[in-house]
Formats: sequence, C-alpha cells, structure tokens
Amino acid sequence: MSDLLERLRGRGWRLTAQRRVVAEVLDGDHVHYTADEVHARASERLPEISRATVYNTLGELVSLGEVLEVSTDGRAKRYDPNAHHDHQHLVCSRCGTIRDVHLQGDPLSALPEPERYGFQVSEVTVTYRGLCPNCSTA
Amino acid sequence: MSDLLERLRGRGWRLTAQRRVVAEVLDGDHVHYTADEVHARASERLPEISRATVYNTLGELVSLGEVLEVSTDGRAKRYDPNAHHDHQHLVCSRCGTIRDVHLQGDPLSALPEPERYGFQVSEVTVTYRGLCPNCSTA
DNA sequence: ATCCTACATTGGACAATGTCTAAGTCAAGA
DNA sequence: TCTTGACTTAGACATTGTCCAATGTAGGAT
Repeated sequence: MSDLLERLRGRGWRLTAQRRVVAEVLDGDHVHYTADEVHARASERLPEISRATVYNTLGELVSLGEVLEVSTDGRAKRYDPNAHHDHQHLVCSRCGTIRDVHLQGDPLSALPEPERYGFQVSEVTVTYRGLCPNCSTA
Repeated sequence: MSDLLERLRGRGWRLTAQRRVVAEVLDGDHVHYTADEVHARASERLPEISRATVYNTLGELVSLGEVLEVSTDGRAKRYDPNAHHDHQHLVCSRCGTIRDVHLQGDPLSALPEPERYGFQVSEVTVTYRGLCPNCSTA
C-alpha cells in the first residue's frame, strides 16, 4: 500500500497533510481500526486534525475502493486496508478482535438461483464468530 | 411463534402488556424491523409504551434465543423473529430490504482449519448484497 | 516566485441509535 | 387481598456519524 498515495494523486486527489496521515495510519499495523481510533492515531502525528476530516477521508478511501468498511457488530464501523485481497473475517465474540481469513470456494455458489428472488447479487460477506485463543482460556 | 408467550412464561417471564405487544409486533408480518420501528408499531396498540421497554424486551428476546439480531449496515440493528429456522440474509444495497435465504451446504466447512487461528468458531453469518428487482429497474 | 481559486479542513451544532437511572407501577405468588 | 421484587417510565446521557459556514491551502496558471 506504499504506493497508495501515488494512486490517489493519479486520480486527482489533492494531497494534504491530513490525508497523508490518515493513509499512513491505515498502512501501519494491519488491524481494523474504528474511525475514532484512526483519529486518535492520526492526532499523534498531526494534533490539529479534526474528526470530520478523518470521517471524510475514510469515506473517500472506501469510495475509491482502497479500503473496506466492516461492520461486525452494531457498533462503530471498522476500516480494513486489505481491500485488494479477497477475504472474509473471523471475529472474537468476547474481545472483538478481527482476523482476515481466506475461504475455500466461492460463497456466491451456495445461494441457489431460486433463493435469489430476482436480485442482482453482487457481493457476499461471510463473518465467522467464536472465542479467540486468548478469551477461550480466560 | 404463537406459543412464544407460553414458552417465555415457562422460563419465568413476568407477562406484561408491554412484552405481549412487542412479541405480537414481531409475530406479525415476517419482516425485519428496527427497534424504533417495533416501538412505533407497538405504540399503535399501547400508546404509552416507552422506548426503553422496547429496547429491553428486544434484548431479552435475543438473549433467550427467540429472536435474532441482524446488523447489515452500520445503521440500526434489525430484529428477525425467524430464529428457529437456520437461514441467512439477502439485502438490497439501495433500499435496504432484507429477505431470508437458505444456503446449500454449511458455510462453516468453507473455513479450513489453518484459517481458524485457534478460535472456537461457533457461528457464521453470510450476507448477500445486490439490487432487488424493484431497485434494479428504477 | 507569486497569485488564484476550487477544493479541503475545521469546530461545533445536530442527528440517529442505544444505554442508564431513579422513581413509580404492577403481576403473580402467599 | 397484600406484598414484593421485577417491570416500566421519562428523560438524561453516551456513542457514532453527518452537516455547515467560515477559514485555509495545494497546485496549476501567470
């Protein structure tokens, strides 16, 4: 994702300090931050960055297909920088940790034609839930 | 679900007018209401019912396994009375309509052992998204 | 190198959803 | 019928996200 900024500039993005910092935060550890977590980390490098800008920038990155939006619970959405690699998620039902996982086969094929009710199905998300090793012993 | 109230009484539930009305709303059309939609419909029959009670009651029904909580977008959770029949969801990405669908095969088997990272996986939710017949023509 | 201007940022108000609490009410067993 | 602990209520509060008018600035034009 190191060339993300170049790709974005190529698409006419104006490159500001704020956007750069948000992109760098996502590019760091491969975890799934909430918008406010991104804001907190971005603020460490650029203290005056505002919440609104972080929300705006995340929304733009999602629209551009550079980042995925994940809502595993009814709480805050999380942002997944791993957008160019098809995957699904495994979530700990106690602590909320998320791991990327890769499936065998295409989950689209599990939905028979008569179960599609005339929809043009274009996307599937699969979420596995259970206790992570840490939480299952505690 | 007509014997739902009996099952709940058997579990020590105190049977109040409010709880009865919430259960009846869910038992009606098989749709997926948000908490506030349930509250609006419950208010038609019992005008003084409070939001807090609806939220409480829905939470209890979920804990008891009588109703499923579904969060398809980052918005309000929806409540699915079809809890005793294994199924997944098909969501219209434009208007948000939800349909219950039934899959071929067990989606759990699509997650290979090495991709489980030591989690005790206990649940899978699969969400298909696309345009419903109505929205794809408009 | 400087200027222009359209685009970006800011802070704070607002909106949507959900949670909590203290005080009053009531279902159901004794 | 009485009693009591569970239930309900209204509204304050919390969390997450959106919007807007005022201000700032990146990057092309000169």
